[in-house]
Amino acid sequence: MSHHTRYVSTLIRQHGHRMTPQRQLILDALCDARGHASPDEVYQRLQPLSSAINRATVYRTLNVLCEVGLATSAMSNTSHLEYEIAGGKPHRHLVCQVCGETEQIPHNAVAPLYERISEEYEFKVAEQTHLTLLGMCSQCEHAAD
Amino acid sequence: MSHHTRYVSTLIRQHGHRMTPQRQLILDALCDARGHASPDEVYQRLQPLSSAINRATVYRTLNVLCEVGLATSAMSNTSHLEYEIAGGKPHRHLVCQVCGETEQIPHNAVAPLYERISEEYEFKVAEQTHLTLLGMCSQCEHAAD
DNA sequence: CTACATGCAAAGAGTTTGCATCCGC
DNA sequence: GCGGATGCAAACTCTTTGCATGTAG
Repeated sequence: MSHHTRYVSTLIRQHGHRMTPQRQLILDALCDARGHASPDEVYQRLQPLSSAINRATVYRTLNVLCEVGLATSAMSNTSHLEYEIAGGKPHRHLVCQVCGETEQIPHNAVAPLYERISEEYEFKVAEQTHLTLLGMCSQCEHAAD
Repeated sequence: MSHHTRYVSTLIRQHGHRMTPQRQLILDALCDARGHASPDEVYQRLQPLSSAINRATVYRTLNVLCEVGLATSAMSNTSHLEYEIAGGKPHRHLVCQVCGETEQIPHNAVAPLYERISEEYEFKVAEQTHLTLLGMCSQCEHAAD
């Protein structure tokens, strides 16, 4: 899967940056990773390529992608930054503390909570807030018995 | 503010560890920091002491405090680990992206969400999961108009 | 052809670890 | 006195930066 090159390069140039093959590859890698990955995961995915891309370029490019709005950053469960493709529906993560599996849940599962907080605490929760809940998935819970 | 030395040392020894002056000081520092701080904040708070404590000891002790249940770790909004004094009611944070103010909300505000996720996604959310929501507090929202 | 992007290496944060010494119990 | 805890330094991971070279526009 790959973003439309035309659209992407236009967007990047509108923000005073340039389109490069590396940036396209990094964007593609992020898409391939189900839309979210750590800088290192992106880097690893690019290694098999004949022209492996430098780590520094991965970091710099992920920042640029966030700056132009193609990606967003969020905190992973390992206390490091993760990057996500922007534009999709907002979603939340459930991370199993036992097996490490990540499950995604749609935004509307948490929307009622946000509304309630808005009403009761006069605090407007940002839509793009990344929410990661730690716990135990059903498989591991069954296995624990 | 300081935890009861007797209780703390008993708890620590029950887990096969020993009570030391450093551990008491680090625990006190965590309490003084309104109950939550990063490893570095704890370290900085200890610097003025005549016998400054080593960074490695701070890290090791914070781990021990979590292990015995006196503290818990959570992700801060800067993508680093923070530690909190445990024992209080579980609570969640609302962090205003504009002014940086942190507000705490009680656990029961989010409990319904956890239940719903348990039912719909067969995922048991860990009670001690730290939840930080970013957004805008009412004061900043009014100021923005 | 000019300025931004890249690769490389080195520097910086934050955190962990090996080991000799110290000290709680 | 034994075994865990500390201090110190070094190692390690993750991320950023300086600089020469490459390349998009």
